[in-house]
Amino acid sequence: MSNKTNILLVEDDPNLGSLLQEYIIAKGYNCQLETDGDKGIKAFLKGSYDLCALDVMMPIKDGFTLAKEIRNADKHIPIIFLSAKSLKEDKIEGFQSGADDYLTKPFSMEELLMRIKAILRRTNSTENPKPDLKHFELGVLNFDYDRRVLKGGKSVEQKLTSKEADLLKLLCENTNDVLERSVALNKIWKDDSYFNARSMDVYITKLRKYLRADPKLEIVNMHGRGFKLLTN
Amino acid sequence: MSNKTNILLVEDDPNLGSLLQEYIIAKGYNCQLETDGDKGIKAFLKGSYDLCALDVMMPIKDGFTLAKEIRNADKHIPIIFLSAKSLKEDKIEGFQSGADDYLTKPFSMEELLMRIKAILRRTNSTENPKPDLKHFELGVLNFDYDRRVLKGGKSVEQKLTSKEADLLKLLCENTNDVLERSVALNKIWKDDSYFNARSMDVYITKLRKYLRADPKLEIVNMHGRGFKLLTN
DNA sequence: TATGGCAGTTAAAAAACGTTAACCGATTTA
DNA sequence: TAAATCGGTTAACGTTTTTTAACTGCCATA
Repeated sequence: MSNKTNILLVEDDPNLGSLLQEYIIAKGYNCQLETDGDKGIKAFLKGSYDLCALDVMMPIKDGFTLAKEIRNADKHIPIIFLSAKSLKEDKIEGFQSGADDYLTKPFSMEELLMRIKAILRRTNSTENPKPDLKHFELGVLNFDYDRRVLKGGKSVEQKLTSKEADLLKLLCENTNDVLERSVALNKIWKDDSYFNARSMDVYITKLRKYLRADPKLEIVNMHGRGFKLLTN
Repeated sequence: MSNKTNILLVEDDPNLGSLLQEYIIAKGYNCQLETDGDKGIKAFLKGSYDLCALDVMMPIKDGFTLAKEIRNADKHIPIIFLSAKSLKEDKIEGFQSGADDYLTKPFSMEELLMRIKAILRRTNSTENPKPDLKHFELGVLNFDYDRRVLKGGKSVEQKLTSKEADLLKLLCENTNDVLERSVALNKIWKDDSYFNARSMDVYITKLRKYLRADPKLEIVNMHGRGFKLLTN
């Protein structure tokens, strides 16, 4: 995958959708277009995005609901609503469901781009550098995702399998915060099912065993929700 | 000086200016109003602000110029333009001079407030870590929400389940004040229903048992309303 | 002071999780 | 090419957490 910024665009009007998508791509971003809320959340859970631009009025699932589901999976992802609804109440609902911006149609593509940039400026800025996505400090341990090793402390270097590494990476990215079960299952197993959930439990057990190298590290279960990796 | 968020408002129309100022103050912020660009930059340099809301068309010095001067003094301060100019070109110029948002007049004060909040949500979150909301002193007891343990007193460390911890946290956040039943149900159970209410009662019983470790602590029922955690 | 809804407690049922070990297919190795 | 290894899934069983049920008493108000 490239190192470009990834934008998820969910817009049910295919004309407007692909127009915007092309424009955004022309401006140097990656942009995936989905045409309804269900496809939108599925794409979000499987992919890895830096910003979401969501239409509000869509069949099946409206943009506000979609935004809540996205926020449930990722607390910090920037969200911009694109809406024909220009009523004060709608804007307020939009911001209350966690939006960073709310753009009323019709809008110019330049303005959308400016607003995207304004938000990314804050979230991707240099003073707020993204944590190294491949390398994590875990108490006395050091986790290298690409090499799939966990070393440090007194224990010998521990080699991880790819599933172990994937799961540990997700936990690390949500350190001290809940990693929802469904999010992990969708990202790693691509499918949220009973058996995969049991499989995930097996991996949690394995990770707990490795993390015993530092007694401060703990993976706690949030009943019915998921797991939280505590580091202090 | 208080610990409130400080907003600098520069608006040459005195009526609109003080209307906005009053509204912002009523919403719990500090808000200083300046009526032209020169006063604006002077105030900015003297004071310490968390966000600037600037009118664009002003005599003496326009908002874009003011914004550049402000940015010169502080690279990261959030800036919102308030402007009667709704042309695409003006908006673009606004964003290019480093704005975080551009609001065209007339706008509703609620919308301005929402947009201010959306920006502060991003800028205040990391550099301005909230006081420890995860750790509570309860008489002789000490409650660590993340680790879900209650320790202190003579009793051994008591491990809590996640529902127990969630409920105790809400009670702690409302110490000596009513925690409304419906509030707790909606926050923890996501749904205010008869059965969840009975479930909550069961948890209240469990928490009462734990809190017996300190006789000063008491969870009292407010008939028909909810519960109150008393600490003395 | 009766009555209906609200609350307190305990026990049992149901759902979710934890762990170990068996299993299975794909490589790798002897 | 048969055996060993590896990564991963499924099975089985025990435990923990949460919900539901049942029974009791309490409170506010008519």
